[in-house]
Amino acid sequence: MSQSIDARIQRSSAAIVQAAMVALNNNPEASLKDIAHEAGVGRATLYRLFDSKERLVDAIIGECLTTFDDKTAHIEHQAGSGKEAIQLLFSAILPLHNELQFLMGINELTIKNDELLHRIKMQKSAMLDLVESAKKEGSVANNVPSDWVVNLIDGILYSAWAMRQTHKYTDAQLTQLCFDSLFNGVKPLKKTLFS
Amino acid sequence: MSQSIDARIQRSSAAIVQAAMVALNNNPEASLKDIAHEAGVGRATLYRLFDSKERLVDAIIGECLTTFDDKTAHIEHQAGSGKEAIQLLFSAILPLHNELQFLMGINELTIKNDELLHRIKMQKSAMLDLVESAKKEGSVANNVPSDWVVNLIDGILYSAWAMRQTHKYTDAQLTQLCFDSLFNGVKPLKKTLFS
DNA sequence: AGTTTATGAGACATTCGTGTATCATATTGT
DNA sequence: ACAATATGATACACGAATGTCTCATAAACT
Repeated sequence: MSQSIDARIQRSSAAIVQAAMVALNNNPEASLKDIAHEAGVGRATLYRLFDSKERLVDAIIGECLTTFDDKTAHIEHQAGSGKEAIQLLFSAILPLHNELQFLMGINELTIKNDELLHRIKMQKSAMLDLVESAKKEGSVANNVPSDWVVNLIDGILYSAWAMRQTHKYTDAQLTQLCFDSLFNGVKPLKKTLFS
Repeated sequence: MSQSIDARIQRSSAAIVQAAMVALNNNPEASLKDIAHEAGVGRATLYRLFDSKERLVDAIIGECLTTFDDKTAHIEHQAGSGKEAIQLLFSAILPLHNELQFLMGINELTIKNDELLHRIKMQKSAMLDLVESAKKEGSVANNVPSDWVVNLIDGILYSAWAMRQTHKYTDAQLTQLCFDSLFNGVKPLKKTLFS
């Protein structure tokens, strides 16, 4: 490889990012001392690997985006339609509750890092494409703005994340609720002559 | 009245709570110094009226809940059905973006104040009643869990709040999108013989 | 008008998070 | 096995936020 990185750095970095994600979810004002302790790492090590708290947060966001990409990469090859792709999206993202919660809690306006902003833009763009392909299939009404649908998917994921915490439903059940709610809403399905 | 409160205290308290709500929305780590300055009030005054930051946050939450109650009080008398009540709810709550954003950002598990917890519980209970009355009318499918619908309404409001920031849609348009999305989802409406 | 009381400004002590530097030790790469 | 380097513990400096107190001034109550 281009330049092998010391195994200790890899382990420490990963542990810190993961611990920070959880700790900041539980308490957005968690100190770097707490995070280092939670990661099982000395405070000095955290400062060596991440210049500042802001850089650490950037690293967490990057990790979340990467995880999202990894877990959704298979969808475009596997899905037979835009609608099915959205269902696969729900089921792929729902289990990533830590990443989901962290990204939900971020105010996009506070992000300074250009690379991250670009990656976020790309992901939104991919979502928009997905919605518009579903529109072309006739799965999504033409009079519903695509950007609304993209935001709505976020909102529904927010609902599912909130429901998760009650432990009343499995991820599979929540996926189904998300999917049905997005496409059909909550009203009873009317029987038609041909369906 | 039982005991008249000095007009200066009323003004200062209201200004502080309002300024704190906005300031903490913009930056959850805003200092009490910033908040006092933003409220046009001395730092000492803030400490006199609110024992600690936690008490101030409690006061903000209480103010949000009161505003919600005030702005939704007319609904039960005005709405002819549970479905219509939910539509009125969307249109009443959407303009309260500061209060909405603040309550969305609160982790309920961090609230210690029993009175607030009780009021929140009451509001959720009222929402649940609303959903179940909509179910009885046939506006909401019986196989959709009511607690999911309650959370879904929250999630849809979250979507609308996010869309607000782009200034692309009016509150009235967003209300319509929320309402349609909740009941019908985003798929095209199928024509039936009788509708 | 006179009394009461809230206010703003400032000083002060204290605590806490941040960031840097050092050094002996343990782990890794070769 | 050996050299390189990441690590943890510790100490230190610095700034910021918190919380308390005092006092002259201004506003509100009666």
